[in-house]
Amino acid sequence: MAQVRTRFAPSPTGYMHVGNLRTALYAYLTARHENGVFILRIEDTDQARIVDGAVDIIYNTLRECGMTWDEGPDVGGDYGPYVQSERMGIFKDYAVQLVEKGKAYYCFCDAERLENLHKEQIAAGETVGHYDRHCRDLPKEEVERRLAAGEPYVIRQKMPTEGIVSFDDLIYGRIEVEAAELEDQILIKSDGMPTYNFANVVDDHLMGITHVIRGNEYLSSSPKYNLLYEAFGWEKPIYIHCPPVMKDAHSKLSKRNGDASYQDLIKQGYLSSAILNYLLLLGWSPKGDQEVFSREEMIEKWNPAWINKSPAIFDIQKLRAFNAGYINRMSDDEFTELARPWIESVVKTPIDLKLLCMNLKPRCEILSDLPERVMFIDNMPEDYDLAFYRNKKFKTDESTALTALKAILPALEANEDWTREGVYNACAPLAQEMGVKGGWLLYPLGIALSGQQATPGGGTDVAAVIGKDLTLERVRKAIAKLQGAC
RNA sequence: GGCCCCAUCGUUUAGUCGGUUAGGACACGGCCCUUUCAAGGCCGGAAUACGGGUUCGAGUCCCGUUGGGGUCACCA
Repeated sequence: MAQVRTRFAPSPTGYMHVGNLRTALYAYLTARHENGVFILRIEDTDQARIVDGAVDIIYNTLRECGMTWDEGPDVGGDYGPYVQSERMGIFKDYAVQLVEKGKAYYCFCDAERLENLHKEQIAAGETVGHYDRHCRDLPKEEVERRLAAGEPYVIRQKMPTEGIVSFDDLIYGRIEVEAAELEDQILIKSDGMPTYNFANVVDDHLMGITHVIRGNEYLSSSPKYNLLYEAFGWEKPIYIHCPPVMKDAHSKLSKRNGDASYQDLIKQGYLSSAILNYLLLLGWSPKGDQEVFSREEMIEKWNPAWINKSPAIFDIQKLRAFNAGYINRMSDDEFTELARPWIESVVKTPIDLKLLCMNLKPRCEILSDLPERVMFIDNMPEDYDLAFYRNKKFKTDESTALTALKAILPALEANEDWTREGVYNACAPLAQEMGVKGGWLLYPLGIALSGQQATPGGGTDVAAVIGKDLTLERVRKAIAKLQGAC
């Protein structure tokens, strides 16, 4: 069997949204699973829509996600160029070939005629409005005369007038459509440039693409693609149309609505590995219950035939859960390095960063959660609600908290071992001596040190993180504050 | 509107030759653990869009209805 070759062919029109990224992933996996070739082709034929820097975003996104391409604009390859705008010369020759084979024809209808035609069709109550094939059977001499005279023209594909046109899709099976439904679509525009549909077929053939993986918005135009392959006598690729990724039940995920792009997610502190893993499962499922996949496992288990037929709604909650899982499975050191910039953006106080991160890891779903969780280290809220000290389970309130903190303070003052265990061992035994539950004694400590009810780790963990001086200072302040109230 | 496609818990999915207590994950609720909050462990509620067929038997096959998506450019 011939070597599998797949391509990802984005238009450089802005950010990469997750639906695009998923298509790229599926194309990448299809190639890698078969030890094939993954190709990146930039489709920039619509110069008006090109956005500066968009190509770099495509490069960076794919690289960050580890989807390396074997052939592409920057790495070259034997089938280049890989930027469509640099391939413009070749398309017209192919279109002319089709004209000679009687599968396409020159059309001289101008915009005005087309517009009038459209109006007439509407007046006649037609809702489809196809081109009326006015130039389809022009005498050869007339065509040559008008060409020689320099009349503007387009080249149109000659569709069959009757019968059924079909094509096979790996996901959807055989799809059939009445030939009469098909318009004689334009292949070469009056400016000599190819339309997307035409360029795509020619490029895919010339680049030896064996599996065309793309969004199913192309499902309807695939019969036309097939006809083109047949007209040229080229071998057809395997079509794999993916259903769209939805924002909700009614609308597709789109950049225009400001929906999450890959870049946005990264900015919010999602990991590319988690994003990829989530996207893998959004519209595809393997045999078995496995949900977490390393890149190698994805490649090994991948089978494009298991892609779903129906649209899938992008669920940020589930992505969040994946992200939390990826974070939780990291080593403490790995997480510390990842979290460091987020923490240091709000914490200048010297602290035990490693201990803090160890406590933060199971509490962090996305990296942007971090700053607000550790803000109290530099900026302890002075006016926190004393009601925080009330806890039903431990039967604490402002007055018991005062008693607890007064008991803890001397123990902390005397303690020299300011490690996590050292601080805990200095405080915890007091509970037994006093005949109270550990929580009764230590719950207030966390609040005294942070001014908040939820902290990364227990009270003694926070103490160990922020150091002895700050701990003593805050406990004393809390005692004063409580004394003022009780 | 024509044509094409799709339809299982709130979401994402399993279910591939018709026979399942319709399974997993996220989310949700409860319990356990516990120096807060998490994490972790255990348990629970939650779905075959509707209506007809075929069949001893339908989530699975057929038809219809409804709902949704896509597409109908000298855009990609």
